[in-house]
Amino acid sequence: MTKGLACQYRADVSSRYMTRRGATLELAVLGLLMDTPMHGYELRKELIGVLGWGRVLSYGTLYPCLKALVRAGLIVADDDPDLEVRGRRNRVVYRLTADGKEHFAAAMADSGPATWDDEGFGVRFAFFARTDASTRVRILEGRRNRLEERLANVKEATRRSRERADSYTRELHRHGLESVEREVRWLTELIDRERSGRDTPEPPTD
Amino acid sequence: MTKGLACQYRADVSSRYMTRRGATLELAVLGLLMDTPMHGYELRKELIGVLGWGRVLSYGTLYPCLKALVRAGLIVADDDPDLEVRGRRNRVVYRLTADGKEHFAAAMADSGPATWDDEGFGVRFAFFARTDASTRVRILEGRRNRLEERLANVKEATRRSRERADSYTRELHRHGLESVEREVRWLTELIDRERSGRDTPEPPTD
DNA sequence: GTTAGCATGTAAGGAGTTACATGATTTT
DNA sequence: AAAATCATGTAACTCCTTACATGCTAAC
Repeated sequence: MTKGLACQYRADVSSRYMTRRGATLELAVLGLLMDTPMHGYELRKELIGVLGWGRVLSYGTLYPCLKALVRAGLIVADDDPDLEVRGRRNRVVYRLTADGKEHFAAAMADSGPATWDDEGFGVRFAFFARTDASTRVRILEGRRNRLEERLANVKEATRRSRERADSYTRELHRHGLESVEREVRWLTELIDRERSGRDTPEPPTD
Repeated sequence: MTKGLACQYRADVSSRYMTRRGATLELAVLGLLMDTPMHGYELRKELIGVLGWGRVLSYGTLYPCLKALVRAGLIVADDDPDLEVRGRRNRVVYRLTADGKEHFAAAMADSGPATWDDEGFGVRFAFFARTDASTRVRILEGRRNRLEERLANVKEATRRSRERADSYTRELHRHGLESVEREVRWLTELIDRERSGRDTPEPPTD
């Protein structure tokens, strides 16, 4: 009998929120190409900025991803159209297709689990200007729910291990808790701002 | 000629700080077993607490890791010694060997790149009570240097894309910057505390 | 006596890094 | 000329998740 199998993994593995990671990179590539066609080397530099600043992104990941997107018909690879202007050769410039634009819009609008983890949220936030307000609110709320769940877990873990924990462990928990609480407050503020129509404040440009 | 190859990857890939991730899990297992022998299922629950709270850790990772540690002679697998007390069966209880203890101490003391990334730092911090003050300071400083480097990169990225960036991108950068700055302050405080001897109280070691 | 939880594993496959391989262009 | 940078890829390997397979025990 393999009837009760699923329940172990639902209750136990807490893998409810797992998602295909590669989709995040693809989304980021598509998002960057929405603005302007680029070649791989250029894309990589921009992506490192978009995908979070600690992250490494190697060509061994990027070029296969580009190839997959071409195969899927979401982007096309042109031979460098910039040839006359500069002496450059050997560059392949990628450009979004109509399908690619559609896919990007759909992937941004779909607010499933992929939009809740650190990286998925970060990329979507970076491209917020290319979606509508209702999608933005949905993504922000999904992220906040996720963090609040995490908060509950940490509190539970802290409570359970109260007596066993030394002062360093407690300090780590305290700091982690504070960071997450801070992000929740940030999200709440952003959601309120979106809801009230008042757009993100232009900070007094220094 | 393959002479100038290496320099591209040093300057370009920024993979300087990459490290074997598996080593972090192994260290965490060893650290937990320093306190008390445990079986796999129990270890996993504790590890999720130690390794960061959002993280999933599946048996497909844990059991092979345990096996590798046994093969390396760092831990030994005993048949459940708890058999008479409870009716339990089928449990394998893992226990540190002398080699394992040595390896743990060495891995904690070695303050290479592995100690700077989020996970490596988190695990080491969680086991701070099992090291000496000078190692603690070294790890804290390594982490702070890493974050300050990241800070410089973000600032540079922000500066470069000032005109291109919309208000959401700017807000993301602002928030990221603030988070990292906050952690740097936290680390500085901890370093000062360690240096001034005025310590987080060491629980009387048995 | 069935459901939920405890417990240990293996196999397949995905995502991404490292290292390798190659060559053009720019700077020193 | 040499060195650094720009540029594009492939192959091998690692880590890890997902899904599967198996069976015991506690609670309802």
